[in-house]
Amino acid sequence: MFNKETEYALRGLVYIQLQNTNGRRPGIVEIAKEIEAPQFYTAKILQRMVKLGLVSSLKGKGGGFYFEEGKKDIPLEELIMQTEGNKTLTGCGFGLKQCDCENPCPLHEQYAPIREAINKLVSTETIQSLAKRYTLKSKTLL
Amino acid sequence: MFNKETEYALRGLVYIQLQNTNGRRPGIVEIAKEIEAPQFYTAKILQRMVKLGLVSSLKGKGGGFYFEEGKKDIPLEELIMQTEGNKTLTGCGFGLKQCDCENPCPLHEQYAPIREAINKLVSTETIQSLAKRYTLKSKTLL
DNA sequence: TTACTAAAAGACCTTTTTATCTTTTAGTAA
DNA sequence: TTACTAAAAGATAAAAAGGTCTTTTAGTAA
Repeated sequence: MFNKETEYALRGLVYIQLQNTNGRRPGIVEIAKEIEAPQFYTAKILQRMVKLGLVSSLKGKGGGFYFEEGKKDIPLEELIMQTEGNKTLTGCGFGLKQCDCENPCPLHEQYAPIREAINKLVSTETIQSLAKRYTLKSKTLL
Repeated sequence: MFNKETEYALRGLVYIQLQNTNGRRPGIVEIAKEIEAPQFYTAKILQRMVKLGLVSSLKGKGGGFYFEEGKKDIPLEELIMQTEGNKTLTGCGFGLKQCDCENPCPLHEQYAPIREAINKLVSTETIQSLAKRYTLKSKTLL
């Protein structure tokens, strides 16, 4: 469904949130290892997330990635928009050429409820809600 | 949602069905032009579809692509399975590492109804049902 | 202020996807 | 049986996605 960048970002951010809850600021080496993603690629992606303001980081000894105190929860939608643009979430899921309400492809109406459900899911669920669900199920890894 | 190969195959096959209804066997040049897809790439894809038995073709003068008389309608699922494998339709839509019923990602349950709706859609809708919907709406192009 | 640590930046490489073009083969119609 | 037409086949290439590595910069702790 999503590309690798989105996947690694999602898993990475959830891991960061999880560690923050334990009072830790994980570094990139640890994060990549734990979410089983390529280290340098994940680094590149998380650095982009920092620039975008989705997460913060601290250099130097004791540094690492973290979410600012009091920062609002991040809906998955926000992340996905940054990594994939709105193509994935809006527009016709069947990509039958240009397809919108005015010039619908033959699946436009049939797909509408699905598109809506997806949009609801990604706007309701957040990095934090996913992290919480992990904690509840006490999984060690993503 | 789907990759280019699936998209071109889908549009190409629907176009073929549409023309067959009019008693015509369109050639690759015409098909590519009408569905606004790259000609040689579309050719390659449709040739693969022929090999897979999803559609038939005839060489030589008066040749082109066509669906065998009495051939069963082709569910979108069948096409998608050939172009993308089962990854797109089964498994967790969020691709949070390995995710199945036994080791679910934190979105597995939330995504389940969506996955089901998608599967129902692609097994219900067929190349032919899409073509028919075009005819009803009397669209010239896909 | 020094040594160390960890992110930031960016060059570079690999693989996959998407696309193009040429040649060959097969079939049809006249 | 010849001329023509259209798909089949496959080599090649451009673009995008995915991934690696090295160097630089900034910050921390001692």
